[in-house]
Amino acid sequence: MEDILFDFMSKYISLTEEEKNIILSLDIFRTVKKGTILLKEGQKSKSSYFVLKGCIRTYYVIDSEEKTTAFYTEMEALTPPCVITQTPSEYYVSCIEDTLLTVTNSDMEVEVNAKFPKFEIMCRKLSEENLAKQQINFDEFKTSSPEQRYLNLLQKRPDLIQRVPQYQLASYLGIKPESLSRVRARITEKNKE
Amino acid sequence: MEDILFDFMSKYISLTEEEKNIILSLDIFRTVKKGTILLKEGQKSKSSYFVLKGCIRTYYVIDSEEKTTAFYTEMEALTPPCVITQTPSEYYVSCIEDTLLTVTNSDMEVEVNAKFPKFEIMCRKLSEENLAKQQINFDEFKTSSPEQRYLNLLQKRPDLIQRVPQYQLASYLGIKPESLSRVRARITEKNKE
DNA sequence: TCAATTCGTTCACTTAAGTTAAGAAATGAA
DNA sequence: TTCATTTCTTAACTTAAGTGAACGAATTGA
Repeated sequence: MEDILFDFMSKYISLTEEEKNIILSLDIFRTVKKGTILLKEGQKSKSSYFVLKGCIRTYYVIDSEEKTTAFYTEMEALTPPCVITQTPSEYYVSCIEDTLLTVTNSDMEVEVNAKFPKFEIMCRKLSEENLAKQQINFDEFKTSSPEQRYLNLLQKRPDLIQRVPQYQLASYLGIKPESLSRVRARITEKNKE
Repeated sequence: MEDILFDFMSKYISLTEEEKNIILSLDIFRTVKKGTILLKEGQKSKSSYFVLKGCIRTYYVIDSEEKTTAFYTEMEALTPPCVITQTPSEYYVSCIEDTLLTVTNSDMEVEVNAKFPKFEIMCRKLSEENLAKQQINFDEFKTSSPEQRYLNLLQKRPDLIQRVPQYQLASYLGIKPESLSRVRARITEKNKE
């Protein structure tokens, strides 16, 4: 389990055994049951998450309706905006499967970053990389139709379509569940021809 | 002109005169004429931009149609994804006004970061902050209709609606120019009542 | 295990966006 | 200033998404 984390980190920096031990001593691994809410709307938080196994999602409640905007699965990291802006959270974070993740506190990060400049570098690289990915994703979203977005998802994250309820996928694609049903029907119809 | 940059940087780190001089010695300020293309599709690049005055936009050419996905104005920074991934650019970057900006090379950043850990910290904070903003933006986009997105833009970046051509705004809002015309007509119609 | 809830799909209808085309308005270059 | 080009708007028509409702399937939990 630690190995998953260290393998991931090794893409950005190299770590000595001593450094690994320091990380382990922070006690950051958590196993979380499906349905657990990690962060609620209105709540303040300093926690970032890194998913080792499982899946978490972020969602808003707007007019008492859930709007799912993102999923984080294996090897993906989430630092909610409220942690950066130090304001109450606008959204919820919950586990949609039994999930193994790390939970790190931003104070903790500040401390470790101060001790090991290497960590600062890793954090910078990670967030630069995530920003770049996020930009590409957003651009793809803007420039395509719901149907194209679904087909695109089918290509890039086919696992999500299996593991996530349709109504959550729908808002993730920016449409209503009924429309997603139609999109799917339309696509299988086309494939028959 | 340097002051604008240093004022901005002072939000993240404090700088000595000496450090400021090092930055100035890098010769990063550029004035660029309206219409200039800073980055082309297919091109490799290591340049990041920070807009001091003016406006730049990123756009894709899809089926020989321009799809504008972002605008960067005063005090906003852009590091194109291709700089991070070190692959050919998927999009164009061009100036839609005469623009004053800084152009920094990623090699340059690596060098300065190595010399001054402070810079590393600033870069990390900046990209964390931009990532958080980007996430919020994307979420708002996903959870609202074209009309709401336009009204939202009217609130948050009213300047854009003045300084940017409608057809560029349209794709920025994820719709066709004709639809944006209708959205605007609908809104002024509603306001009359 | 069974009842209750939640979820996914379908349908009919409404609303809004995409498409094609035409013309008006604005812009820019000679 | 004038002419050509680009941009914006309008209109008619098509296509797809939103809405409200119904119903069966799947899931859940008592």
